[in-house]
Amino acid sequence: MESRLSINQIADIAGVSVATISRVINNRGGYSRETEEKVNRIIEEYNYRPNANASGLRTNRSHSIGVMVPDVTNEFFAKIIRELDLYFLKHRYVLLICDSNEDSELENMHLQNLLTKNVDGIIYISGKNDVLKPEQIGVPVVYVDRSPKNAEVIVHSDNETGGYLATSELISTGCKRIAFFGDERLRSPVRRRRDGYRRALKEAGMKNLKELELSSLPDYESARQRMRETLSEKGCFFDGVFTTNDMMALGIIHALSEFGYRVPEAVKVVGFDNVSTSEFCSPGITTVTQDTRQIAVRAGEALLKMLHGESIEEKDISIPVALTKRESTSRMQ
Amino acid sequence: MESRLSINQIADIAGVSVATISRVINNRGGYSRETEEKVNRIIEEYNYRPNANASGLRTNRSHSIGVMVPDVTNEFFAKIIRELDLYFLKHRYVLLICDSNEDSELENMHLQNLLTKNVDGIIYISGKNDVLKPEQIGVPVVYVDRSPKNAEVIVHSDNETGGYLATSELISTGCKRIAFFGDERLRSPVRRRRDGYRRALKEAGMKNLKELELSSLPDYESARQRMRETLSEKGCFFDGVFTTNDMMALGIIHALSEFGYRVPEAVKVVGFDNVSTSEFCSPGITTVTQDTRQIAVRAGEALLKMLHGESIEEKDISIPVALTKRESTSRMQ
DNA sequence: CTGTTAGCGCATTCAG
DNA sequence: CTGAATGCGCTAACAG
Repeated sequence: MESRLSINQIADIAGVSVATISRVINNRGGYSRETEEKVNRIIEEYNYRPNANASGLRTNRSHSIGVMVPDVTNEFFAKIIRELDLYFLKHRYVLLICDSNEDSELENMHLQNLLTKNVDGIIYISGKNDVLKPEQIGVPVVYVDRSPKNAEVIVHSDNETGGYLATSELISTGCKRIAFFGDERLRSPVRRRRDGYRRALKEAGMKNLKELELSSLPDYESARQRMRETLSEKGCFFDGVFTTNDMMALGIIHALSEFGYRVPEAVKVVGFDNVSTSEFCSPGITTVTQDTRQIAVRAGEALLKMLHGESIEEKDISIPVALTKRESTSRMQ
Repeated sequence: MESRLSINQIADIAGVSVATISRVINNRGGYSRETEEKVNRIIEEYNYRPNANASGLRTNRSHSIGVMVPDVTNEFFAKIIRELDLYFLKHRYVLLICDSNEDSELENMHLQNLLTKNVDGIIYISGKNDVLKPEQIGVPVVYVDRSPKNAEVIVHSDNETGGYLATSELISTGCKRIAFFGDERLRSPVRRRRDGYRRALKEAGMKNLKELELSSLPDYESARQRMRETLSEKGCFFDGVFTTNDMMALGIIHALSEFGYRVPEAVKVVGFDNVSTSEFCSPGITTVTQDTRQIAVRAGEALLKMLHGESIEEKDISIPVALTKRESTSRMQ
């Protein structure tokens, strides 16, 4: 591998100074058309690529963005990553992706690692409820999905409306006793979804009952197990369930099925996220679809603005959601 | 945000020279126990983090690894990313993840971007069949899953055995005419799976027939559509199908179902990858499970060796696979 | 419009 | 065992 050429060598070859090369590279202006063309030709010909470490050292910017996610194998987060990747590629930024595994210690290690690498900014989906203060992090941060304390700028789905739509769907398909089954860690998105659930019940003249609000960890197995316990202790005292994610919804459906309650005949179920499994399982699960592209793009835009020192007018950005209907809430004829 | 301290300031505070600080940071040795402790205490106290750009400029290493994947939202690749992330975090490397979207042009842009950022090495799951030569890339590369021409070091599942196991399962559950339904782009893993399929048939004394080998793009919808066409043109001339991924398997099952052929009663189906949908759809899909952790760890180890200038003895690393049985190949009683 | 030059923070000789 | 000095490649004054 031939070692890379430096700006000095390119300057020599082109017969101009390094300053001129630098200007052309960075589109700073202040050179003739002629010079520009010559320089660009040489750059092309010798496949010159500026040394990012050197320019980073000089400018104190790395043109890289840290992205912290709780779980890359979760399709919802993966979709956000893909959109972020696309968005930032256009702007010639590179993404440092960190999977915190919902583990606070790993998350801290990753964060330190990112800061050491001089990322210019961070897109942060935190597993923690309280996160470092902005001045402790030292670079602009845009939070996504979950809003911890200390968060300055946050982009999230309109979770309240999501909960409302989901619950309304259950009401309009005839459910009379609707349970809420949420992630027991009660992060901000889940709390908002519950708010929407409560509002829908209230507006329909139905009571908000404590015993109708259940919870478990947010995975398939935990939800299934929790629902099994509930059913064997108290039986099926509800005819509709709004769950805060699709995999939990699936666990619940399977537990119901074990106990002989069919979905949607005996109980109707709505999930959240619209992961592909919810489309392909049986029955297909009615769910609230989050707009991952918008979430990513708005977060990217906000971060870029902050990097450029522009002020953010809208610090709490809410992205619309939509209900996706499937068999799990089909009306019976 | 307080601006970060430089090595100079730390040296002043500690009352030693920058050289000593540098030695301690990098565990170079050549200092007294006493000095070491003092320096480390100061570093801790002032939360000093060395500037990665500066040390990168000096050493020409960035302590970052590029990772190119065709699709982060594909659970198989996402799992590999998560394991890579965990592996490299331990070694204090940071991952630059790039999603090529199976798009050759995007892939090139990303690659250039990575090289500009001075990554020390690359883990490369390419969407292309022929990739740049090692000397054109200029940093060590470990290929994963797909082996393009020019690949030096490659880590992949034992796809041939995978195809063999899948086909043998179909044979042992009573199938007499077994179709192969593969990704039409025929990348190396798919070719090997087909080899395994052919070997299993041969060993069982069954004929390898051209008309039993079908193909489509490797997504749910394409496979479903292709299977619809096949069924309406020629009917169901097989009683078993080995497909090269789970989402295709699902598309095929749904197409069969549309035409009144039940799985597993009329036709048995085996997929590949063991994505979670294959577990939760109905019927559950028998599939070949790839060991994403081993794939990632072995790739990481190989890359680290190359970065340290050690030679790689094993340049073609094959990771064992396992058959995961589900309803789609249940025997009928 | 273009060139000269200082210095970003660090690792690494070379002296001692 | 420790320090002084050099230069990695680049950007941004500044000078012309």
